[in-house]
Amino acid sequence: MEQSLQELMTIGVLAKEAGVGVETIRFYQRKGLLKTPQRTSGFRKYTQADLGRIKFIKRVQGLGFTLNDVQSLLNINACSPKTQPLLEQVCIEKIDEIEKKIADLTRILGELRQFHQSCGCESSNNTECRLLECFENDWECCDSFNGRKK
Amino acid sequence: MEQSLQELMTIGVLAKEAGVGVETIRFYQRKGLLKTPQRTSGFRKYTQADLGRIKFIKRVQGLGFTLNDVQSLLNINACSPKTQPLLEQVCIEKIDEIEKKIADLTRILGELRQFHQSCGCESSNNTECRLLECFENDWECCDSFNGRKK
DNA sequence: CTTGAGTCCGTACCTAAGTACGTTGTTATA
DNA sequence: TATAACAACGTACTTAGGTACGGACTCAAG
Repeated sequence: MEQSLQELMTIGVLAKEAGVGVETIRFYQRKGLLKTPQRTSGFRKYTQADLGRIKFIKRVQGLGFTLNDVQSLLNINACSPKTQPLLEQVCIEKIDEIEKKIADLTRILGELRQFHQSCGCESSNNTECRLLECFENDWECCDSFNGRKK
Repeated sequence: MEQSLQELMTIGVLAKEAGVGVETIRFYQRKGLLKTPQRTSGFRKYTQADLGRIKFIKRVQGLGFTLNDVQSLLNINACSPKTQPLLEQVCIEKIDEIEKKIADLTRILGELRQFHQSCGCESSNNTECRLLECFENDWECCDSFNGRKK
């Protein structure tokens, strides 16, 4: 509550401290992620708490949450027996989501490697074949390589 | 070259066959992914080849390529000894990209699970603590659970 | 007192991959 | 022939997370 006046930062200083752009801070304010700061002669003035909030946002964002998710977490605000079920739900949903993404990418990676082996790599030693046909036939058009190996 | 006229489709039929929207086809045309089709009295008319092309686009897109990537692949057009190095490069870059994404998500997932264990799950049995502080201190604020397990 | 750096605001722009809209023109069916 | 369904066109809108611009203020240093 007692905020010594020396600690107040302009938006530029806050941005530098937080490692984000000035425009980003204005954007977060518009989004409601930062509460409207106090002002002196029109200029926004920020406290250490605001800095912490931005770092929190960035950290949470780094865990794969969107800014809307961040908003929810800011609403939850604290972990306590009362908020725990809500918090748990948010966690589990995001964990699921990321697991699904990983599974998806892993599948894609497999297919891509198969295509690379069959069509795109040197050892495929292919003769003319149309890419469109390759994909249509699950790249069996270029299976000289696959055919050769046993 | 001999295109029997029965096979020509309107954009709506093509869209249905390809499982995309009419607007998507117009969009692909604007993007140069589909060549400008022949017309009868103003209406676009498409062939089976166009259908194959859209299926190709969708398939390649499903492998994690962007439409710009698809454009490149369409330019490469065929796999042959001549185009192979280019094709290989495209493959390897995309494989790298996807591997990086998976690695990233895996790291995030680990951190997220840690947060879930410490703060967000029932067994964390936490008492009041601010989420901002949790994140600031690598959620050691809620380590009653971690503390208890030896 | 002037100059330059910082800040204010609203608005437009960016990427990616489409989706939607409103008006006008064409075609197929009853 | 009338009417519904479909097509064409240009433009605007969507999501997410910002970034950039331009004109007007304000502040600190010289």
